Amino acid sequence: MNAPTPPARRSRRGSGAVTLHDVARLAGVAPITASRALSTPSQVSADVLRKVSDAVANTGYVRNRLAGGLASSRSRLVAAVVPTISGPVFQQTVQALTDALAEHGYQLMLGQSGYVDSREDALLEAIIGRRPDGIVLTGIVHSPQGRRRLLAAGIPVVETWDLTPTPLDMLVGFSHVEVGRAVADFLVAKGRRRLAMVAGDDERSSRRQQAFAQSARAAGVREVAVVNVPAPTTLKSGRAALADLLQRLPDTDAVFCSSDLLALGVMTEAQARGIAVPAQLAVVGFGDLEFSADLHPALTTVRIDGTAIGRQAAQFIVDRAEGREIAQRVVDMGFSIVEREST
Amino acid sequence: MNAPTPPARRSRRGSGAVTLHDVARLAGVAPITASRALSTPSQVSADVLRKVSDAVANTGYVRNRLAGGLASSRSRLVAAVVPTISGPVFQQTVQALTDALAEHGYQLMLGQSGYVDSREDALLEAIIGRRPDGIVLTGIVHSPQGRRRLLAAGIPVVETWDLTPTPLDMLVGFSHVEVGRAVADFLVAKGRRRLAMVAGDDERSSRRQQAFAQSARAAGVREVAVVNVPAPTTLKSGRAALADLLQRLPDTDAVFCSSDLLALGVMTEAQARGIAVPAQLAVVGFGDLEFSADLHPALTTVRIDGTAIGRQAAQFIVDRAEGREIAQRVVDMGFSIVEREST
DNA sequence: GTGAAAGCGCTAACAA
DNA sequence: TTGTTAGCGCTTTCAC
Repeated sequence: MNAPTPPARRSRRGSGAVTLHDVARLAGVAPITASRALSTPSQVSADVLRKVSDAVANTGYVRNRLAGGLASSRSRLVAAVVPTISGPVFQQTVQALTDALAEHGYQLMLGQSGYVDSREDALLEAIIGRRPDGIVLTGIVHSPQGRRRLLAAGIPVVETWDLTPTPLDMLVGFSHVEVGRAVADFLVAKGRRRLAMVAGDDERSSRRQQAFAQSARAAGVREVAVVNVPAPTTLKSGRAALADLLQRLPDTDAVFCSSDLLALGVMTEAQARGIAVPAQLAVVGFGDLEFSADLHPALTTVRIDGTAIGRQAAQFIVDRAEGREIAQRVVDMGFSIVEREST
Repeated sequence: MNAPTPPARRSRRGSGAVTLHDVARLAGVAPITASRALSTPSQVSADVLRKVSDAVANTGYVRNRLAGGLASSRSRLVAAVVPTISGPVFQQTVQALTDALAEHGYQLMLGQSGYVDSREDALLEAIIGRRPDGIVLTGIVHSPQGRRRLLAAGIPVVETWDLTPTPLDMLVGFSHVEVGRAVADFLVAKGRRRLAMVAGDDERSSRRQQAFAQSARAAGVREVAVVNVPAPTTLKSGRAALADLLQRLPDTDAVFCSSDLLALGVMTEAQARGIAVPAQLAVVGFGDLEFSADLHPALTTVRIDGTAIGRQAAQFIVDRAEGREIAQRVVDMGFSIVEREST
């Protein structure tokens, strides 16, 4: 009755969860065969497929994609970086990205950079450490270290919501300069002459603002008044901005706002002061939020198709991950001015 | 000059990136020592620390956390599931979660469930496959399969934005029934007697609505009119709902909306029709969005501290991951009615 | 404080 | 179509 043999060495590691080996044993096949039954069912006989499926069902097995990612160098993880998620602007893009990626079996990791670049390096380190199959950035990368780091990591990168002649890798966006110009031309064509702009102090707004002012000046309009507000922009800062503006230039007859939220603030303040929109003051927003069409008066705004941007970005990443060649690495999604009641 | 030895066997696997072994070799220490220098610097001599740091800097090494997670059974990944990201309600929670987790070295994975449960199973599979150290859910899990699956996975779960006597694991939320009651009492105390509710058709809104109606009835108010709108709620559906309501019950003097966006819609429609808020119609929202305080009139609403919910959820997960015991697994964050001009 | 050995759970590469 | 072998890059365990 003695048990002279050494006890079974049960080194306590691992999670104790069902593994592919368990499934394979139950199905009576080799682990790699079970793996193939799950990844590429077409490469496996119907009989094996059934046995493996049964084993999976009976054990409640869920593939460990950490292990799979390590072995195959494909994590099926995609990182997205936005300035902030609690701002309506990038929501559609993030939603479309999540959905489109999920369809292809990829999962989205979210990172918030804030509107300042201070944590950028830490964020990049955290992201690269997960070895994502792609990184989707809001805006373009400016810091040389950031660019170097991203390039060195060899991970496909999609810059979005902007346009540049020197993209890091792939790009889906539109021209902020064109937006500024188009809105200035639009307002001038509407007969407005005393233009103003309320802009968030982030870099992209600034470029819209400069182009707006420049284009207006070129059209012979008087100097454009500018009110800067901190990003992220809010309804509140829109109200304050209009109050400020009217104090300095009471005869202002049109305001271009760098977000629909700002525009709603401007319209709210106008309403509170009994200023008629659009009769006395035309208001143009940016972003075409879901509610902008239903405001009273309905808001004229610059429409960006955030959903299309997100979908295209996902397509870029997935194509790259599957090894397909990308013919056209830069997509200008453009924009449109949606004319409604506020002008 | 012949090279009779077999060529170095360079089996092409792996990403070719710098590994911890490279760093260790450069620093002249064993890999495990380099690992300790990075994970637990206090367990290592100052000399080793310096040599490893130099090697990291020189090589641009970034730790592979897929490998680390596999070896240690700690992925430092946390999954969050929201109905949709493009809706303002859960933004604060997601933002707080992302930030709080990042501080502890965890990364957030985002999943969208939609307002229907159809894809729930696929989503859970995708999530569990990443072996996250925690899962944060919006709402409570109802489907028996979902509960079983989550339990079987052995991953810490935090249910949020709701309260239930039977939480799956941990919970941070508040009582929707209490909200409904409190708002009914509030409006009755304000002298309103002809109450109505505009509610999204998701399950949580319904519970608020029922409690609202019941509590109003108990207070002797006439039957509460209810307009249901599809989730996610929008400004547009708020406008339509008020139009509908006024047609049926023109004498309605107070509306409780299941979101601030709906409330804005109701106020917008009222304004368009020349109905004075609050004189003729009191409006109460839900959520206290960032802009609600600055509307004209400022919106009375139910304030939920989404940031606190996110932070507490993150704390729960991190505590569990670090092996700390959780004394109190259920936190009722409560709510408050913020009284402003619209009532 | 430092290191050697042995995996974590999976899949690429090669062979049959 | 299926299997064998050998890692992916890291950390646990145990020993010094």
